[in-house]
Amino acid sequence: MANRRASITDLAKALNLSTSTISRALADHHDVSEATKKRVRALAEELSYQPNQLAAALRRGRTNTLGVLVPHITGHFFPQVVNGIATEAARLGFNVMICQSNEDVKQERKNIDLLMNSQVEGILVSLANTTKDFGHFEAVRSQNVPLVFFDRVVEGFRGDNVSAVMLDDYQGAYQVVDHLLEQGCTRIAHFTGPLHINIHKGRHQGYLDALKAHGVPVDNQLIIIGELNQKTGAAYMRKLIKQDRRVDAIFASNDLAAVGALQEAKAHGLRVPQDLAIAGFSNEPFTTLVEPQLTTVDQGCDTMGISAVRLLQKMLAGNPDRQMQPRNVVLKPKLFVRESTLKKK
Amino acid sequence: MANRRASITDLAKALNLSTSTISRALADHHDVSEATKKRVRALAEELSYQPNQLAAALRRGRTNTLGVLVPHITGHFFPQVVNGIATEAARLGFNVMICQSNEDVKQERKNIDLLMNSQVEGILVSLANTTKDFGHFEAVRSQNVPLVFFDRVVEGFRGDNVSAVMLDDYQGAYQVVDHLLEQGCTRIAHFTGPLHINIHKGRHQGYLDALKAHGVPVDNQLIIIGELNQKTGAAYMRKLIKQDRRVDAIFASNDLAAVGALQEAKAHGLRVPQDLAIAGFSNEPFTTLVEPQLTTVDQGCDTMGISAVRLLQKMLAGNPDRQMQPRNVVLKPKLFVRESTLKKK
DNA sequence: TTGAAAGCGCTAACAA
DNA sequence: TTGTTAGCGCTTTCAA
Repeated sequence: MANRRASITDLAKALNLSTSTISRALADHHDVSEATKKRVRALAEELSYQPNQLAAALRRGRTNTLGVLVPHITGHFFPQVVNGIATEAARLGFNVMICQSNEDVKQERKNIDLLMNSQVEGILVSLANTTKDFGHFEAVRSQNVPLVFFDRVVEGFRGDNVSAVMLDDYQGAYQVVDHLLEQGCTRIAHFTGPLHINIHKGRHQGYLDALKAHGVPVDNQLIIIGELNQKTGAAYMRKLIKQDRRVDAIFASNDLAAVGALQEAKAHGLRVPQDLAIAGFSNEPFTTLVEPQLTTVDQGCDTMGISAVRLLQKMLAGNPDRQMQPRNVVLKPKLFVRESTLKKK
Repeated sequence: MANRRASITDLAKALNLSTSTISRALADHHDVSEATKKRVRALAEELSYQPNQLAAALRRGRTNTLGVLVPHITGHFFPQVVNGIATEAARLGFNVMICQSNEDVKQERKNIDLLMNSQVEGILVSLANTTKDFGHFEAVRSQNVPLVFFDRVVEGFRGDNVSAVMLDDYQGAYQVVDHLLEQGCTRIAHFTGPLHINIHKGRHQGYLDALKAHGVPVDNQLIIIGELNQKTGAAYMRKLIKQDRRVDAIFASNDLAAVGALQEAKAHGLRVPQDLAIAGFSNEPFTTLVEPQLTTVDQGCDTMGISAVRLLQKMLAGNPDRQMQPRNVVLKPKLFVRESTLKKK
């Protein structure tokens, strides 16, 4: 028997009270007698009454829900950020609706629509890497739903009620290279992704500036631009060895490429870090599982999620109707020095 | 200016039509004239009208939403399963609401309530490992909301509209050990988690039975029960070496412990796989990053998610009001043989 | 092909 | 302290 859920009306009838009294009793409103509250609560318990949030939200005009849109919910980075978001949102009493775009603009558009239709009170989004056009965010902006971009942010799209949280990639890369230089390295190669992507641009600039600051000349032969994964990391390493570039350190803009390079270097008989120091970026869990453990940069994923929610919260709170100035938060990354770059002890 | 969202009523007024016509036009109902539809759609576009799903769902009594509750949304396994769920759900036209219990029963209870209050049409859940009492699922069952447990399933809790998807851990472990025996190993140690947990029990039984099937005696000295992570894996390995147990293979019930053992073995000068074969369980991404690459068992996370949704879908579909027999799906794991156990070539 | 009207379950202003 | 009433935005019979 498909038990229909009990409604406030059911409770009201059963107790010979009005729906409003029931509603107030359940909300623990101060002007309902304790006796009544007790009766109501008892019956609610008995019928295992579940308030219908849909109806409540519709009536109140508030859903208490935030929307989250990420490129994917797998891997290391995004789940971690989403965790931060979910945790902080829960702390502030918000529910969270999570969607993934699968790096596809069309999905992204669809999901934004879905979130808007679901009447979320704010949206946190990290862009698909194919997103060039931002029309789908117009509706969000025009309806004044606060929007926070995180990690993958839009350059061109700003406005009231639009903010961004990102990592200081430049700073992170600078720290890495600075550290390598201090270890005595001078021929430092850089494996980087395409430079039109903001994270790669930032990291590369950090690399360049750190070298410059130490008076070490930039050698373009040591800069390799391309996809960054285990395979390509190994391939780039192989190339450097074959060309006999005499590098004494590798800074790869992600950890997977760093590990690829590490394995290839070892296969060629190079000792890490004695002959070659290697550093990555992101502090993926596996960086402590490889040998030697990999020096890398932690991105503080949780912090990013938390900051994003707080930013949203501020826009929501300070905003009974007026806009807030767009605000950007830039998070400081943290260098984790491990064996793979420790030449000096 | 906080642009209020356009509603059907707004469209109706502007076009001098009734709300019902607008509603039908937007739903592309067949008995609305093309001309009218066009006008409606044009205006909807212009005002960037967003249907209010809350209101629609309330009215229809259907939310088209599934609830998902996992212990955590970080790590490798759960995000992967959730991905499977989200993808399949989207294919079937469902939205998905994702919650995490953080391995805490109280959170779990709260989230189940939340999902029920949100009027989800079905719930997919993987239990927190502290969950012993299942009272919070009573409401789900009594209101006939289909429930699918996956991976971490309940033994004692069954009923109409309750199903489960799990992995055949026994089978997976059996395959691993069978493979090790075929490689000529006979002194195979097993690192296992607490045996009251179903996955560990299953894997351990697979280990025992495979040995038995090959007529290899079980040596209890080679069975180590405890937490399974990198550190403990290394510790267990150290112990075996110190005690001079002369093992020629390790089967660890998870990959992290296997890697710990691997590193420790190498540190002691053992060659893997020549002197010692090592296998793990779960096919975590890092298993291909360590050296040698680790033999392990893939759990088909996506498949699990997909199966779970399909099961739910069946309960939903076949169920205008009558119950469905509980149904359990047991997925076959897949052995991935890699270098760490390849003694013969 | 369109419209009128009712109501999903809840909340909140206003009355009593 | 409790009840009456209206209405959130939508869908859906029923009638025109």
